[in-house]
Amino acid sequence: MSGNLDELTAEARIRRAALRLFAQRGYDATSLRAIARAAGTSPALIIHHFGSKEGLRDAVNADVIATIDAGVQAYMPPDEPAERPYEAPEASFREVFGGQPELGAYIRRLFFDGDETAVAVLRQFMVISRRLSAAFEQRGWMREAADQEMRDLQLIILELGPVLFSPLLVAYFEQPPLSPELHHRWVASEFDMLMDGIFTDDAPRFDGAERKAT
Amino acid sequence: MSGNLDELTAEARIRRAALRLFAQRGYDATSLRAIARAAGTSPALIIHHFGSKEGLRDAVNADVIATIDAGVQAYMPPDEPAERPYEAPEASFREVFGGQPELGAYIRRLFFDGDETAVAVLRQFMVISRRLSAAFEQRGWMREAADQEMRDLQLIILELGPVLFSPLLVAYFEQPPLSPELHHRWVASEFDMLMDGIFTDDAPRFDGAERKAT
DNA sequence: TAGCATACTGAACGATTGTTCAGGAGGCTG
DNA sequence: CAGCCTCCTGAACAATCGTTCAGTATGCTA
Repeated sequence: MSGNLDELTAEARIRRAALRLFAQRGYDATSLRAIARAAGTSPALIIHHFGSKEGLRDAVNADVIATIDAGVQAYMPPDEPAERPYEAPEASFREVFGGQPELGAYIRRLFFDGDETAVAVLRQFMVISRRLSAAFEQRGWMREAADQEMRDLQLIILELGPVLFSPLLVAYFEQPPLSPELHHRWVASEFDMLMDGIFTDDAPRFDGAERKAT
Repeated sequence: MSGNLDELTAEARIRRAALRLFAQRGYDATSLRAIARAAGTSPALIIHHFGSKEGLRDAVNADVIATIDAGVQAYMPPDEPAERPYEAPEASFREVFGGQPELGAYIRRLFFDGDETAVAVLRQFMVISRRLSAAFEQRGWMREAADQEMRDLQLIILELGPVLFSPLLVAYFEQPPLSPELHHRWVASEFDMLMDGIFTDDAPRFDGAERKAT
């Protein structure tokens, strides 16, 4: 990748700078002047190319969806699942976020806002999660879920935890959650729960019966 | 509860309106004029009482911490755990959020921003989670975690999922995640995973051995 | 009564925001 | 050559922002 801003068209430079600044500071807190400065152009040019600040966001969102879609497509050649379960989801998300840490921060904000773009991205992750689970189920490694959609969703949230709560975890642990040590703790704990569950056989079971309304 | 704004001092009305508007729209997107309008006063009075907009946020944050702390204190009289595991965390969080839905939205933004107030609130939840787990372990219902802190953290994120990702889940399911049906699905899936795990005995295990560095 | 602190307001200030506009520079077409 | 389109800019506009300030009303204290 070139990476040098001078080698790109002004429109591409603007989209790149906007993605980075939106991810770092958020949409509202990022001014067109700051984006223009980072892209080496003027605010008026942004309006000229994208119509408005919202238009720029739409363009950036489209880029993000396209990028993730490429990662989803590129991930997992035909049908050759990983050797061990816990390596697979890590590899899949590394495939998507790989190379550009800004993308994780951007998706974090997307998931927080919860607009239609966020739903589109979530559906993409659901596809990955479902594909992974199906591969494991086929190998007889994973129990089928009574509620596949909900399980996939919760697994995504768990797996993306270090990304989605990055600032909170940085402040709590005084260490980036994606650092090797902390991320290892995260995954280890995750699979400690998901392997055998956290309850013993003596615990009362949740049989899905009707719960009393509040 | 009175709830009538006219019965409170102006300072209390401002704090209430600020909590609600900060939770709904976020700190940056909420103007002092909007808060003043909602509180039935003038922007200048807010400065007079709290010094600045940041001062107002600090006051609201202090209120939130105090409210949650009261909920933590009030929760679980001495040592009498719930009858079934899955009822306990629900009851605990209902105790904290109960009555004021704005508090959930506010904490959602706190966790997203990840400032020191968010860490303080997280520690409060960690106390609850630890107290719950300890009660279950004592009863022989729960396996001890190799990494208690991380497990508690992940259980909090899972349990608060419908609150922390409310807008995203509303958009995805076209239904509020705390609606009886959807929340039941959430809890059912959660405990389906946590009861027996999601993997079979044939799956390769995660033994905590050193993972190869990236 | 005078004096002082507190509660409170409307008007205004300076800064920043997204957007508009007139126009320049360069390349392509007739 | 003229005409036109695209890319691009600096200056300016109206709106909104947090904050300041002068000043009024009220109530307590001496």
